[in-house]
Amino acid sequence: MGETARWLTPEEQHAWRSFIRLQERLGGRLARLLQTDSGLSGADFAVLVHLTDVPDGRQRYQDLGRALEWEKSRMSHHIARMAGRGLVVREECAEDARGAFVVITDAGRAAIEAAAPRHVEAVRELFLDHVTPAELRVLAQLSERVVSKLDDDRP
Amino acid sequence: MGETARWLTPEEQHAWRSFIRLQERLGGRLARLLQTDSGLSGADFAVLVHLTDVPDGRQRYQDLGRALEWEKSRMSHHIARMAGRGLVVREECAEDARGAFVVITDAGRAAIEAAAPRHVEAVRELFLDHVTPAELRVLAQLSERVVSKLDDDRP
DNA sequence: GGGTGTTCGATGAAGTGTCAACCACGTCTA
DNA sequence: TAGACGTGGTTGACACTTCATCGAACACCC
Repeated sequence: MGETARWLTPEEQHAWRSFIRLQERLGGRLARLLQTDSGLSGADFAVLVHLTDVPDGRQRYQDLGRALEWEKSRMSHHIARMAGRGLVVREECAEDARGAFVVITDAGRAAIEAAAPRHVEAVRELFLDHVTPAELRVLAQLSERVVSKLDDDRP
Repeated sequence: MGETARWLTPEEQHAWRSFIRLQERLGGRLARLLQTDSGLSGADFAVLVHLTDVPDGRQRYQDLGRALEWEKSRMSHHIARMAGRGLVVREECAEDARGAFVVITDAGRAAIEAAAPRHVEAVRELFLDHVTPAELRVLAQLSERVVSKLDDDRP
């Protein structure tokens, strides 16, 4: 007996499903808002935010990839698309001829400056405004703990 | 003064980022596990689970789409791919000649029966085991509340 | 110096999701 | 009953992500 896996209790099942649902709905809604009223995807947004936080708006693919936790292939494809739209440019790297830099353009800065306030407002209206500070603390703690376990587990 | 949007407080910023990170990491990890050791995507899994919970493993596109909260286009594309792999079949509908049914096949049942225990175990090991029952309750409540606000807002 | 192995990034293919347009069938109404 | 409208599902184009593979450049070590 007992070779069957432990199934979820009703509470666990319910909590897990609610959580998944929250991710799908909230993520979808925020992505759609960002796209329709700023022309950026969540990924574009993340790249641009990061580049504005870095000296000269300029960083190696490698380092940007690490910061965003993106695979190098994803970096390459995505930056190529963003470069096609003029949000960033690719620059050769003198010190290491294999490498390259991603550099934010003026258009990229303009895009993120226009998008950020709206996005923050959306995060407030759709999420933060409906969560108490205590709940938010619980969420943050739990998130960090689970992520750090994931990191321990398999790098 | 004050035309600038309310920015996030450091606590809000931190909580929000941790939460996003959790979603990306946990979701990615679970998806990869499911894919590599059962050959199913999360979407495949959701479809098959739902079909096993329904009489004769058979449901209208429409109803399945509503249950999963998928757009009809997504249904059509995804079911076509799953049918190509033999997990489900499409069946014409006698009562309404426009409509169609999605029906799980034996291969589909076999796939989900093999995948489900592993997936549940993964959800436990990667998530539930690191969250207290109290935290889980908070998460569930908060998720439901936010989702219901999203529903109120714009259908 | 000349392997040997490693790192950086590019590339192509395949699966996924969204949007917009479309078609075929049903329903309602004048 | 004919025309208008609504509904169920399909299709094609495009954006995004992952995977596997590749070529070029670097680093180490004999």
